[in-house]
Amino acid sequence: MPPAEYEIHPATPAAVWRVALPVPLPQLFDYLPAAGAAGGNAIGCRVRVPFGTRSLVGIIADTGPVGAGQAGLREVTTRLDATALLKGELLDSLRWLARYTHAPLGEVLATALPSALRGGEPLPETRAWAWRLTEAGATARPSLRAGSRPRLLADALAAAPREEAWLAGAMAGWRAAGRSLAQRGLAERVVADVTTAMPPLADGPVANPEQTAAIAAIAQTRNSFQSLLLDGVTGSGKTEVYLQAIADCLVRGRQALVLVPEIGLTPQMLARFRARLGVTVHALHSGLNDAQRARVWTAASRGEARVIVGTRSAVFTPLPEAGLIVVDEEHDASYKQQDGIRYHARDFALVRAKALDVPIVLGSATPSLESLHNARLGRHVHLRLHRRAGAGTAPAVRVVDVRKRPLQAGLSPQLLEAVAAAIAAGGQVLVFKNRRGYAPVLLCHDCGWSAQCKRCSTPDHGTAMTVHAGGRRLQCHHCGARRPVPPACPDCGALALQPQGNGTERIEEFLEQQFVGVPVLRVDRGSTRRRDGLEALFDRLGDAPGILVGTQMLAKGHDLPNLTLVAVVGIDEGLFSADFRASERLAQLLIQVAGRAGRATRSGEVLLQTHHPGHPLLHTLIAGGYHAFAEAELAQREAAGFPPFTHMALMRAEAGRADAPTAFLHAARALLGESAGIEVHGPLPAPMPRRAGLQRAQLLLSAGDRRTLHAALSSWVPALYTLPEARRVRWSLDVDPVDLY
DNA sequence: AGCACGCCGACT
DNA sequence: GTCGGCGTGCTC
Repeated sequence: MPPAEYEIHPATPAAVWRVALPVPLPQLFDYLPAAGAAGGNAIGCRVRVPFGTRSLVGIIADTGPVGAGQAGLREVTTRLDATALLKGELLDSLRWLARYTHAPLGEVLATALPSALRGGEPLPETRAWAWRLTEAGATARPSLRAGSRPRLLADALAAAPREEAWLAGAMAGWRAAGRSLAQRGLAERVVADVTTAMPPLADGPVANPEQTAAIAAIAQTRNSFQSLLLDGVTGSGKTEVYLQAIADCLVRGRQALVLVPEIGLTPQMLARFRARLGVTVHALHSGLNDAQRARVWTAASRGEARVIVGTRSAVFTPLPEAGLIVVDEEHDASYKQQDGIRYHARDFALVRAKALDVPIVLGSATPSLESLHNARLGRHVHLRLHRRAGAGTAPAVRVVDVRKRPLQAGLSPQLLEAVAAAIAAGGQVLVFKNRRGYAPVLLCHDCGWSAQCKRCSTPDHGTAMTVHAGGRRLQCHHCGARRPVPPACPDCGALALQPQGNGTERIEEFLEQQFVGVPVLRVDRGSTRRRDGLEALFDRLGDAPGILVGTQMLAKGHDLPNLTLVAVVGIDEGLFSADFRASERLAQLLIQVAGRAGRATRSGEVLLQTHHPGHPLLHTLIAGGYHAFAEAELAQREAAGFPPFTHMALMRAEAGRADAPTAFLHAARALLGESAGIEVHGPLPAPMPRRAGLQRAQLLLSAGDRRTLHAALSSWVPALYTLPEARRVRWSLDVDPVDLY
């Protein structure tokens, strides 16, 4: 900071602060600056303002002169920041996001800030503490008892000081050991200096030629924007490529941001990053409390956090010294926010990388069709890893035709034989079934009545309740409603209620009876509540023979080196879904699940049980792999006029009153009128026309050209706020929807 | 979104 | 006679 006398232009106090507030209104609100607080650049600072009868925290988005007819402006209550909280690239990118999603800037900024800061809390203390050996400590180290905790700590500090966060991840009991060393004057606690003590990358596996080429390609682009699609089969060592690229970024004194899917951020994964990188790796995920999130965000904004690994919302982390962005499993659906501001973290990361002028790596074994399309157009550098790193070999895939075969809990004799053989050989088995609960339907065998969710069904569209708790409870997977299974049929009174179909619970129960003495573990949203629950479950299984039964949750995450058989059951519904993205999702899921087999030295087998062995999707996928499927699917999308060859925006509306959503959408459509180059479909009932007691409808817009679509939205969306019908519904606009639900 | 104001039904 | 239903208007 220069001395005051060098300030050539004392900022002229702005007459008006234009504030973005977290309200669903498409405008800024003008206030008079707080008395005596008008100095400096106000844009990006938080302010507390009176708003109607309440008090809100907003961000100053603009300043300007008092306009005509603005005599009665209210005054800002408090200026909360002396210098901007949001500035530079991040603020610019967020303004872009507000324009792109056609959402109010105030809501976008509120979404981007950690909730503590959004609520007006002061910036937290972020200083990191480190430990280092004193001179006496360095001398005395060899004489400390080998293997003791103080000796281990002294060894860890021998090369360089270590941050407490790093120590916490690296060794148990470090704090007591540190106290013990400090009492003897052998070590001391100091404020960490982020620019020093950058240990080199710890030894990892030797990169194979493909990995080496990918690392070199990223290094080549290091000083400017370039997007790279790291397209590598399961087990090909994408993480090793990320690690080396991040290490290179750290050595150059830059920050790295890594985005991972919700399920991918495991303690194992963090431990691997911490061990290899030798610096504090800051994690951002749903398990943190508000204070912890605010601390990581602030540490990043001060340049103190050098490596940030987080899920979707981590894409809003400030990166004043950015050097690299990585999006792992870029095809994963959890990157798309499905309520509020419906942003796509992968796409926003691309925008930020461009604005920051840094490379971005999108990694996946099953890239999204969007990313493959962009790679074909030359927008991404396409890096391929064809070979599994290490000893793993790709599993053999066998299709089991179950037509006319007797099934037990939905499992065929061939499948059960294969499970028995794998267990007998000392291996582990994964049975994948994309259906939670005991049975998907409860049916009366006498009259045909079935249990429906009252809040999610209409006369035309029934939503079945799923049987849970071994057949004792009914649960709706859409609204969460629960009730006990009735003792008799509510319609005819018969005692003939039967669970129909099979979920993970029933398969677990059956396998336990079938394979007595073999551990059977179920992994789904019902059985695994907490983040570490999954890890504990895997630890309990260890390397012993056993069976895992589960849903998508099993498709990635924890490495299971002893897994030799993956059995996929009940994919047939997915083969005939109406959603245009269903095929892509099913193909990705099958490849990801299959990839779990044979990751280490033992070769693996994948069994695909189906009633449609000749289905083109299965055929293409098995004969030609994911890329053959993707080529075929892209050709179909192009022919049918679907993304990524067209661009869509979906307007949803829901309300308790039956006719309100459609009435609003009709009015909205009338307001839009006819626009050249834009197709409008609807208003139509949503694929689920009723959910949690609310009636739902939607209006779909699509255009061949993105600019045409956005030009129309820019004039249309602000006008919607004035429609009287809009007040009677909850409506939202989803640009680039991934689900048409 | 909130929150206030305003006009019509079943209750101490 | 009041408490409270949700329609509608407004927020610098």
